[in-house]
Parts: sequence; structure tokens; C-alpha cells
Amino acid sequence: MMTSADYYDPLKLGNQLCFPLYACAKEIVRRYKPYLDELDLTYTQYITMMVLWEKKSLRVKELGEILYLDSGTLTPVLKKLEQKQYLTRQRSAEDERGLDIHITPKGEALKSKAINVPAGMAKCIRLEPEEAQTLYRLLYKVLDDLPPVTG
Amino acid sequence: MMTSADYYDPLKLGNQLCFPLYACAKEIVRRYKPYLDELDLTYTQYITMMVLWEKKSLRVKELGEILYLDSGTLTPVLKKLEQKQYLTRQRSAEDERGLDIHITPKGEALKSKAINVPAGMAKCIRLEPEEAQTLYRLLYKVLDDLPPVTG
DNA sequence: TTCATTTTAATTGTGTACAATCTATTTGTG
DNA sequence: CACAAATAGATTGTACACAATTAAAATGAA
Repeated sequence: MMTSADYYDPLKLGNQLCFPLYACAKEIVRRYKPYLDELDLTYTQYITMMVLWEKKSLRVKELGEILYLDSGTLTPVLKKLEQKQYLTRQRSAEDERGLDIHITPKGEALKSKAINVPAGMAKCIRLEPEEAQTLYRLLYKVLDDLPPVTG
Repeated sequence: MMTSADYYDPLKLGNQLCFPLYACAKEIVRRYKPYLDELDLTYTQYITMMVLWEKKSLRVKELGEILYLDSGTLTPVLKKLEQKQYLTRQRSAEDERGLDIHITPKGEALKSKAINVPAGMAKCIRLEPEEAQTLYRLLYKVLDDLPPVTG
């Protein structure tokens, strides 16, 4: 028997866009683990280091805007990376509210060990180059057009 | 100055496919919160209920395969939903290892309250219908072709 | 200048998410 | 049958992720 609700039910997992997004992100991040284990980094620590490899130095606030993370998440991650001596944390001189994150030489050196991670991971996403390109473009379109959190 | 590393650096956040996937999933789920707060459900509880609205009854193992979650995550979620009386948990009669999850009438009734969630959320993903269609297809392609976790 | 407002991180509490381990049960092989 | 191997959930420990709150510092309007 088929009721009208079965015909097109928006509350079916298979009819949602959010679920494959959620599952896909989670499963891809999970497949990073063996590569990141070699560097003794978690995924969150890894993307933090990627920003630092590029920027060398920035405030927690700016890092949070780039990674879509708040201080509640970043503070412990940054303390961990400070312990590993990949970065330094110090209050900004011109604005004592801000905290300056600075990459260290040891943090810079880590990049050469991470150089093979992206290629290893790329094999997990089995798409044609133009499909990957399209996926990339659509994800950034969604991300860039996101409405504010409440309202 | 532009060094060869800047030309195409795979270790730049902007050159990775995983990061927008991760950020996008996270931000979309975050925007579910106001809608799910009205139902007093978390996102994980919500997708669990979606499976139950469709299947009525299944084992924890099968639920985990559908949601890409293991018992470490599901056990506390299912206990919470049991507390709320949306489902029952009982050992399978024919195989005492298995745990049968069953939706309750109260769980069924919740569906009518959730009916407006997907439409509210759809407004968060600002894509043309055919773009959303493409994104959906590509995400499932990645998900279906995922290599095993180790190896 | 003064004091309310805003901004920036840190802290607290809840809820995933997952690897590793443990326990009970079932299955498969001799 | 007997026992090793496999299976299903639960438990443990670590690490996010985020809302809400707190505390310190900077800003701005009267």
C-alpha cells in the first residue's frame, strides 16, 4: 500500500540534502585519521595548521571566521598545538582583548611532513575532476550564501 | 613575491574539497537548531527519528549502517529517545545480541510536529533546484564510492 | 571624563563522534 | 558436542562543537 505521504515525504532521510552532506563530511574526515595519525594531529588541529602555514600569524577571532569555529572550540585546540610547540599564543600588544597566534619554526617544519596528506585523501573522493570542481563550487556557493544563524 | 609553493599549494584550505564539505555540513546542522529546539530534539536525535518514521522498527546495527554511526554514538542517543518515550529498546527474541528499536505512538505523533522543519531548512540552502539536484547526486556518489576506512 | 555598550577570549555544561575494549551470544569447524 | 572465531551492543576515554555565561578590555555617547 502506498499512502500520499510516501509519494514525496520531505521527512524521509533520502529526500534531504543535509543528511548526505553531514554523512559525507563525517566519513571523509574519518578517512583522514590514518594520514593524520602519522603527524599526531587531529583534523581540527590539521586545518588550524593549514591556516597558519598560509598566514603565519593571526588573531583567534580571524582564525574562527576562517574555520567557522568559535573560541569555545579553538581555545583547547590552540592550547594543544602550543603544547606541541607548533605555535605561540600571546595577548595582542595594541588590544589586550585579542590573542595573537604565531606559527613557530617547528610548526613550519611540520608542513613538509604533511605534504602527502592531500594526495592520499584525494583518493577517497572518487569523482571525475570536473565533478569535483562542480562539488567544490556548489559547496562554496552554499557556504557563501548562508543566512545568519537566527532569523 | 610569489614562490612556487603559492602557485598551487595542496595544503591551502582553499584548495581542499574536504574543508568546505566539513564547514558546510556543520553550518547547515547549526541552522537546524532553532527548528529542532521547538521539538526538543538534537540533529542526531532528529535523523534517528526520521529513520524510525520510515521503518517503524529495526536493529541498532541496521540503524548504524543507515546513519553511518556506531553503537558508541547511538547507544546514548537511543537511551535519550527512550526516556522521551519516542521509542522502545529490547533485546531481540531470536538473537539475544541484537537490540530491537521500535517507534511508539508518541514517536509517531512527533512526525506531525516536525513536518515544517525541512521547508524551513531548505531556505538555508540557497541553490537553484537543478544545482541542489547536482549537489545531492555528487554527495551520494562520493558516499557510495567511499573506500573502506583502513587500506 | 564617565559609564553603559560592545568586543574578545576563556569557561562551563551538554551532546555527539569514534577508536579501543569488554561482555554476552551465536556461528562455524572438527 | 566442544571450542575458537565472529558478531552485536555497551562502555571507556579523548576530542571536538556549540550555546550560554563570565571576565577583561576597548569604545562611544552624553
